[in-house]
Amino acid sequence: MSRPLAHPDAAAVTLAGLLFALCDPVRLAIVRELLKSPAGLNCTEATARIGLAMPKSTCSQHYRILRESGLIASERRGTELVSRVRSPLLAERFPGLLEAVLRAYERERPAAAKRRVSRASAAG
Amino acid sequence: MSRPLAHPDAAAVTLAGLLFALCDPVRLAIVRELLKSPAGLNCTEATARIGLAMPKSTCSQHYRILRESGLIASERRGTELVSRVRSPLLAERFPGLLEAVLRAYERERPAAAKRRVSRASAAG
DNA sequence: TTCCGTAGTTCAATATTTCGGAACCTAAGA
DNA sequence: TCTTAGGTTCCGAAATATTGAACTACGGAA
Repeated sequence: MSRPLAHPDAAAVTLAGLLFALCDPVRLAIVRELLKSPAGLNCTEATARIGLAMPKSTCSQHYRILRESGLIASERRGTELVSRVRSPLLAERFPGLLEAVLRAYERERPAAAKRRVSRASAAG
Repeated sequence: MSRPLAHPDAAAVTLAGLLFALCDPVRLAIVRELLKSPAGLNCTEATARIGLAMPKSTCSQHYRILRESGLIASERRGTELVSRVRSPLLAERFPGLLEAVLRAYERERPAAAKRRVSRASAAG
């Protein structure tokens, strides 16, 4: 937790960078999870929720890639790193792109967790 | 030109595979160029049109990745390999995804054709 | 038929990138 | 202070990408 966190502005966000960040299943799942918590999540919590254990160093790298691509913004709060999806910036730079990718994601993974009778006990 | 060309069917096409294939600027440009010629283009012609010279082996690898991701179909005609975008399959598997990526591509690269006076130097 | 040129593929070596364990840093409590 | 939690950085190992050279396959010319 030493170096200042660099976040690209809209002009610095590239399509290739976004697609690269999203082409990894772990990173895509993180983005999807972060979207469910607009207030932000720390790394440990987000990765726990997607049910994928990984070494801390690997996790840190994934978040760095997401951050440098412009997909997420991260903020230090105490010892935690709280991240959220930069929806406004993405909507400005490439309107509809993230939505299309997420629709494809849902289509590929037909809601594994939500497959209850209704949304009664979906909290996990 | 020996091994049979393998083309995934719709069920075998993955989102991660598509995003990975598209996150390379060269491959994205190839797809965009192929879309302009629905009848198909051979490798040499397509890469010539996008104005990117590269070694034959590199080009061959790019086409292999595009093919294995499901983005393109290739067919041998004589000594050539004619490829075209598998639009129907993509539309079936992930409707709207390719269109969204291409819209983002056009937005990032403001239409080389209409480059008149406005902004001569676009940063890379 | 044989030979040649074209178009692309495969191999193998090198270069780049990613993974992950260990050590480290910073903030918050006890 | 010491300890713990949450991340980061370093660096060697593993995986992947790049590409020159050798190769295959086809079509045309002689």
